[in-house]
Amino acid sequence: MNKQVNVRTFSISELAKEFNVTTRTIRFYEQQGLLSPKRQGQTRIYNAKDRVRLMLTLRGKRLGFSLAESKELFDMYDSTTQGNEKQLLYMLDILSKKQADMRQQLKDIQRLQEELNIAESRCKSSLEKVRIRDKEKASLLERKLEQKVG
Amino acid sequence: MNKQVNVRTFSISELAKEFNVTTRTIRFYEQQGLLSPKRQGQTRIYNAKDRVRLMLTLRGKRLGFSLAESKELFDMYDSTTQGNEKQLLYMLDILSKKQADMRQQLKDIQRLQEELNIAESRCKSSLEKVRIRDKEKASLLERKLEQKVG
DNA sequence: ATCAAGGTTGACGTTTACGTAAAGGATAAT
DNA sequence: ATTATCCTTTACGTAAACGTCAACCTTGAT
Repeated sequence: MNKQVNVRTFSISELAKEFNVTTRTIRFYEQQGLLSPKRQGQTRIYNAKDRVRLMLTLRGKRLGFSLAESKELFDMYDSTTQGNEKQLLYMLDILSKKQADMRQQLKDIQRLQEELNIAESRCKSSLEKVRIRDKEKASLLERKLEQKVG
Repeated sequence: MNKQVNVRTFSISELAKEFNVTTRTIRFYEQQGLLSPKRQGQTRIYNAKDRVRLMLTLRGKRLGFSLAESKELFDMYDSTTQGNEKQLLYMLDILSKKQADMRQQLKDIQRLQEELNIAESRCKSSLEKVRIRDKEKASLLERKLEQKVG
């Protein structure tokens, strides 16, 4: 009953291409303890779990997490199955703080979205004015030209 | 009819305290062109508009904007009233890109929130198990003790 | 008068997150 | 056999965003 399912693996450049980062970045994340791919000789072999980690790391980055923070969360999550009470309470504390961060960020985003919309409207209306002005200028020139020719 | 309303001003340390940043940070933002407070002698005097700028800069930071990006947005927004067509179109382009960013970030946050909730549940259930185990251990010891004493 | 509290300008230091060679091993195609 | 394509490690470089002195005004309180 040797379970040999889900053994899809990835090379470093495959992952780099998929997530639009450089291989340097991926190696750097490993050096920082965020990834730990198997090796085949000395080449790195990434499995699905590694891939998810990379994905989460990158998403964390987009949300303003430092690599150290992401690592901490990963490590804690991994140890939740065997952690002691103190560890678990600490993790819960961290989690609630992160959730508060995310709520704040949600607000920030929503406000920014509104403001971007306002800026967009304002910008479009400015654009209209500019175009109307240019049109008028053009027709003025046209009339002048007609006068001279006619 | 000299309009002298809304002249509430702030010192650098007032703003620093309010937004929980250092004065160094605020001076740095000025150096980067994000703020331009008036001076009274050589001391900086910030008005409401300066304060809003600082607020926006910090919110931008929370959302992953670089200072340069924020500055660009500020500058463009200020120039929308007199900008030429090309400028305005460029601004609209930037704005739509930022909006796309924000939509992505909204997704990221929502997914992370779900995952944080899952992690929290898992963590709490682990905590329960630990506590139950400890309780059982304690009662076991108690029984042993009773045997010896009795 | 002096002293503490706040303000100023340099200017160098630090952390984070990679970029950018340099130098080389393994394999597959021509 | 050599060229091309990946992969590797080592190591120095860098941009952003401040931190951290140092050295110096200024001003109101004791």
